[in-house]
Amino acid sequence: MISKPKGTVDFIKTDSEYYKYISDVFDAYCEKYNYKYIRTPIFESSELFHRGVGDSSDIVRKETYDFKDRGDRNITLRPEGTAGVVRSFIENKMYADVIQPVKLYYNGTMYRYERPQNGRLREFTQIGVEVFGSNDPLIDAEVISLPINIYNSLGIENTIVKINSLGDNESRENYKKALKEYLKPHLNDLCSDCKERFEKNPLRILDCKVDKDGDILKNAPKISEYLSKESKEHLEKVLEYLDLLEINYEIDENLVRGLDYYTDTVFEIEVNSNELGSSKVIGAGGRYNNLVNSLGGPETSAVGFALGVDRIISVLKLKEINIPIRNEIDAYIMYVNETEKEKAIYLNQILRLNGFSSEINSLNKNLKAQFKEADRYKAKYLIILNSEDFKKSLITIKDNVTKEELKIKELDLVEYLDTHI
RNA sequence: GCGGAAUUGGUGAAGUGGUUAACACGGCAGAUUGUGGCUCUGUUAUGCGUGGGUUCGAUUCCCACAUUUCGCCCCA
Repeated sequence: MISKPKGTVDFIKTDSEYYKYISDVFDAYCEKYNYKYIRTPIFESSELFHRGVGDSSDIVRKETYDFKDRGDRNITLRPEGTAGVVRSFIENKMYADVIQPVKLYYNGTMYRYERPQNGRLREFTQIGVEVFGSNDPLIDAEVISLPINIYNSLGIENTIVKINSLGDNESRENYKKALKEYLKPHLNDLCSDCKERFEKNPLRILDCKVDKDGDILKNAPKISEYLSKESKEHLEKVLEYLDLLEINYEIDENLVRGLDYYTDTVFEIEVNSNELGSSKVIGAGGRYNNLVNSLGGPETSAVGFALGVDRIISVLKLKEINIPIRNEIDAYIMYVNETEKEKAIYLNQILRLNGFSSEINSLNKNLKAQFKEADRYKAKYLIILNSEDFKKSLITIKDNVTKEELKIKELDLVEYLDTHI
C-alpha cells in the first residue's frame, strides 16, 4: 500500500468540511474588508525565498523543498505566502494601481521540510492578507482586527493579541548591539541554544524557553527604549486604534520574529488553551516596510498576517465547536427492476436540476437495502417507484420523518417537494 | 538534526514464545417484519507496520527502517 508522504494530511469527512467552512468564513470577511483575492504559484524561483530574509537564510534554506526542474531552474515550493504575493505585487506593478493601498488575500498550501509535530506539517494550509502602500497605523489595526473578528465568528473566543514593535532598521540595529553587549558577560549562564543564537539571531534569545524566567533576561534592555520617535508614535497609534476596535491585546516586549524584514508592528494571536501546547499561536503577522524594496520594488509600506488552517481546525475540534455540515439529502429514489431504474435515473436528474439534492442506488441493492441506504443518507423523502404505477403516471412518495406515504402524479413531483421542503 | 512513546481486521480494541488471535461496532446475505429502521442466524478470503536476526517455532524477544505522536531545535 502506498501511504501519504510524511507530514501530510488527508482532509476527509468532517475535516474537509471544517476546511471548507473556515475558508468560506475567511473569504467572506476579506470581501467585507474590501480585500481582493490573489492566487500565486505554489512554486517559485528559489531565490525569491532565499533573498531578503537576512542572516538566518542558511537555516531557512535547509527547511524548504528545493529542486531543479528539467530546464535546470532552481525551484522552491513556497514555505509561506508573503514572498509570492510581494513578488506578484512588484512584477505586476501594482504599486501603480489607481486604487491604493492594495489589499490582497490568499489561501493556499505551504511546504516546509520539517520534523512534523503538534500543529506542524510539511504541507499545511495558510490563509492570510497583505496590504501594500499605506503606513497608516489604522491599517496595522485593521490587519490585526480582521483575524480576531474571523475567530469570533468561527466561535473561537478568548483570543489575545500579543503585540510589539521592532522599530525601524536603525533602532533595531542599535537595540541588537545593546542586547549583545548586555548579554556578553552572561553568555556562560545561558542555555546552550542561546549561546548559538547569540551570534546568529540574538533577538530570539528573548524568546528562549529555558532562560525565560531568569534574571538575565528580565534585566535585559528593552526594545522600547531604543525605538525612534516615529516608531513609538506608530505603536501608540496602533494601540489606540485597537482600543477603539475593542481588541484585547497585550504588549510583549519579548515578541520577536524570526526574519529580518519586519519593521515596527509585529503580533501573534494566541488562543487561551492548555491542551494546545506550543500550537496555541493561531495567527501571526506584522509590518514589513523593507521587503518590497529588497525584492526589487519601490519603497513600499506593507503589513500582513497569516493563519494556519490546520491549527484552526484543531482548535474548533478541541473546543467542540460545531459547524454547519450538510448531512442530509432531499430525496432518495428507489427502484427494483430495469424499467423503474430508467425512470429513477431520469427523475434523479429532474430533481437535481430543480435544486434538490437526491440520490439513487448504484450498487444493485435490493429494496430493503435501499431503505437502509436512504436512512444513512438521511433522505427527507423517499420516492418509491413501482412499474404498475407508471401506467397511471403515478409515483409513490414517502415522508421519511412522518412515514406518511402517498401517490402523486409524476409531473407534480417537483412542485410537491417545493411546497414541502 | 536530537530525545521519549506508539504501530493488531473497515473501526474501537483484548491477548499470547507453540495447534482455530477474543469481544464489540460496522459491512454483506438470509429469516421475521404490509417496504427498511427491532430481533435472530450465518458470513466478513492466506490479518498482528516493513526488513533482518535469535529460536525447533515469533504477532509476542532483539536490531534496523518507516509512519504516527509528544517535546527540543527552528518557526517565514
